[in-house]
Formats: sequence, C-alpha cells, structure tokens
Amino acid sequence: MINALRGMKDLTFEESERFVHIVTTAIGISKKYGYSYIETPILEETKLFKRSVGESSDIVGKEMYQFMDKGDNDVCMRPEGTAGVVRSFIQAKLDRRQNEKFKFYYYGPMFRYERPQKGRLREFHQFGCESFGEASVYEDFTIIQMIGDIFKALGIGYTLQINSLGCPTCMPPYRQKLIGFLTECKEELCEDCNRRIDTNPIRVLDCKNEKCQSLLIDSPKLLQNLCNECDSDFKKLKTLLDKSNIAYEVDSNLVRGLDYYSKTAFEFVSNEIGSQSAIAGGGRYDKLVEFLDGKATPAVGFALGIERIMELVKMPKTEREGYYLGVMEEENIDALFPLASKKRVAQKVTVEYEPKKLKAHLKGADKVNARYCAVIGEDEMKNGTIWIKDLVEKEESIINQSDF
RNA sequence: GUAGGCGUAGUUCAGUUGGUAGAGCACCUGUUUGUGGCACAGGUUGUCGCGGGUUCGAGCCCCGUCGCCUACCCCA
Repeated sequence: MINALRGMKDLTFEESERFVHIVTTAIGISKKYGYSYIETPILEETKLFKRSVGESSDIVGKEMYQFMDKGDNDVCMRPEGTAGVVRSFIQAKLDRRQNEKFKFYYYGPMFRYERPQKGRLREFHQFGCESFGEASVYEDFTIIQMIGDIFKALGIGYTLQINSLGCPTCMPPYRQKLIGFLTECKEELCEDCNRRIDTNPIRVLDCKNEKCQSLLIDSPKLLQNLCNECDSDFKKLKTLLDKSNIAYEVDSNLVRGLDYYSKTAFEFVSNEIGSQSAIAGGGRYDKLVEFLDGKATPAVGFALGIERIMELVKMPKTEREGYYLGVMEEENIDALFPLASKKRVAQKVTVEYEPKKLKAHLKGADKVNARYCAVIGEDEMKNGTIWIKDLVEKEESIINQSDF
C-alpha cells in the first residue's frame, strides 16, 4: 500500500467540506473589501524566497522543498504566499502604476520540510491577502478588521496581538542597542539566543526560555525606540482598533518569522489548538517590492492557516436533500435515467443501478442522506407511475412518471 | 535534528505471570416475499506494522527497523 508522504493529508467528506467552507467564507469577505483573485505558481526560483523571506529565517535555512529541475534550475516549492504575489506584481509592472492601489487574495498549498505535529504539516494551505500601494495605517487597520470579519463569520474565537517592528529609520539603531544589551548578558542567555545574536537578534525577544525572558525584562524595547512616524502610526492603529471595539494585546516581543515585515505586525492566536497557536499572521512590508527590484511600493498583507482553523470551525449538520431513485426489477432500470436528468436540473439525485427490495432501497436512501426515496416496482411500471416517500415527513405517494 | 508516547478487524480499543486473539461501532442477512432510522437474532472481518532473537511456545520479553502522534525548534 502506498501512503501519502509524511506531513501531507487527504481531506474528504465533512473535512473537505469544512475546508471549502473556510475558503469560500474568506473569499466572500475579502471581495467585499475590494480584493480580487490572484493565482501564482507553486514552484518558484529559490532566489525569490532567499531574498524575500530572508536567509536567516528557519524557513529558508532548513525548511524549504528545494531541488534542481531537469533544466538545472534551482527551484523551490513555495513556503509562503507573499513572495510569489510580489514577484508577480513586479513582473506585471504594476509597480510602475504609482498612485494606483492593487488588492489581491489567494489561497492554496504551501510547503515546509518540518517535523509534523499538531497544527503543523509539510503541505498546508493558506488563504491570504496582499494590498499594494496604500501607505496609510488605515489600511493596516482595515486588514485587521477584515480578518476579524472572517473569523466572526466562521464563529471562531481568538486573541489579537499587535506590535510595531519599526522602519529602516528606527529599526537599525534599535537593533544595535539590543545587540549591545544582549552581548553584555551573553553568558546567561541560552545556546539558541547566542546564535541569534549574530543571525537575527530580534528573534531573541520571543525566546521561550524562561531565563532568557527574565533577562529580557530590562532589555531596550522597540516600542520605546520608534521614530516619530512609526510611533504615531502605531498609536493611530490602537485608536482605530479601540474605536471599532476590536480587542487586542500589545506584545512587544511579537516578531514575525519573515524578514520582510516593517511597522505593523500582528498575529491572531487561538488557545484551543495546541502549541501551534497562530491562526493568522501578517503585517506591513513597505520595502519588499523595492527589495525584489520593483519600484518602491508600500504594502500590507496577511495569511491564515486553513488547517489550523479547521479544528475550530463547526459546520451545521447536513440535512436530508434530494432524491434517491431505484427499481425493483432488473428490466426497468433504464426507465430511471430520463427521470433522473429531469430532477437533476434543480435537485441532488442518486440513482441505484441494482434492482433491490423496497426495504433495501429505503436503507440506501438513508445512506446517501436523501430526502425522498423514489422507486419503480412491478405495479408502477405497468401503470407508468413512480412511488415516492418523503423520508422526513414519512408521507408516501404514487404519481405519474410524467409528473415527476 | 532531539525527546517522549503509540502501532491488534473497516473503525475505536481490550488482551492477565508468555499458552495459537476479543468487545463496541460499522457492514451483511433475517424477524417484515413492497416500507428506512429503533429493537431483537444470527453472520463476515486479522500478515497482532515489518525483520530478527530468547523460549517447548511470543500480541506480550529482547534487539533492530518503518510508520503515526505529541512536544522542543520554528511558524499559518
């Protein structure tokens, strides 16, 4: 027997229905916010992710499905969605159309070569949005509001955490300050953090080691070192969230795993799904378009993890629907097909090809969750009629086949 | 990559100091020759993950291996 690869899952029955429900709900709401669909390839040049996500990140460092194709190109299965969308945005020269705004939504599979666990797969699915050309913090707010709308429509509870990561004006000086602080208490920090001081010092902030966290209490805080613009944008964001009654927590240690974020960073978290608790994450990435050789274009975006959300979504239980058609004598089967196609114009129809006793047909109708069981037996065939039973109301009738 | 837990019927699981494997659910048949869900009666279902070792004898003990799950790391 051949099984699916490690960390890759098949979805069927009510699971696949929940999956589709989440996607269609998210699509419906993002369309109301002015987003249109973008489809980009799953396979991209490896360079794209190295430059956008960042070589220091674990995603690029050790989690990529990377290989050489038959034409000797260094390619990679996308580990996240933003890089491809930005690449496409630049390739279509939309970056030259300054003053225009572009809003795209996407969904599809992402791949990371990690050890699977609860809420973490090697192939997983994200729904995401990217908004280009809007530098205003109002857009950051609007995107957060939109995610709130999506979760509300899905009936999901969450905690919203926000932070500001600063910009090229205020981040580098802060980074130096932090490195200085960390170097002083280097001896007491954990092994990982010592490595991080060189590779990605900001990541030390969200180290889970308790000793590191206790040392960090006295560390310089980015929120106290923001430049005027970043500081006023962050204050504005908080005011906007307050005014629209969106609850949030400021988490000064919230660091996004991808290098391209600046200013607003946010994460939606659930405490009901195990240790991988982020159900959506995003933020502003004003420098990424430029960094991938486009004309400077401000942008904000987010992605939500569909599999993680699936555990939180409850579907209404499916009601009986449509018709089940069967015959009791072998020679009458052909009579069912014209009736079936007529009904299928508006209804779900299941046709049983084996002749069966009435009892077996009723059971069959139960099994496919049909509302009506319609059977042609000896008498019905003779009279040109069909026997129908409403399985919910338990009422039965015999009508002419021409009236079916 | 590291650590822990688990692999027995389609499924969920039980299996005593080592003595040739069991239950619920599901499925099929019947009670009812044209009336479903409910009830009752009967029935089908196994490479005990795989390979080796110990033993008269292994689902059980030992070694190896593969797979799944959870956690670390990291992230959606």
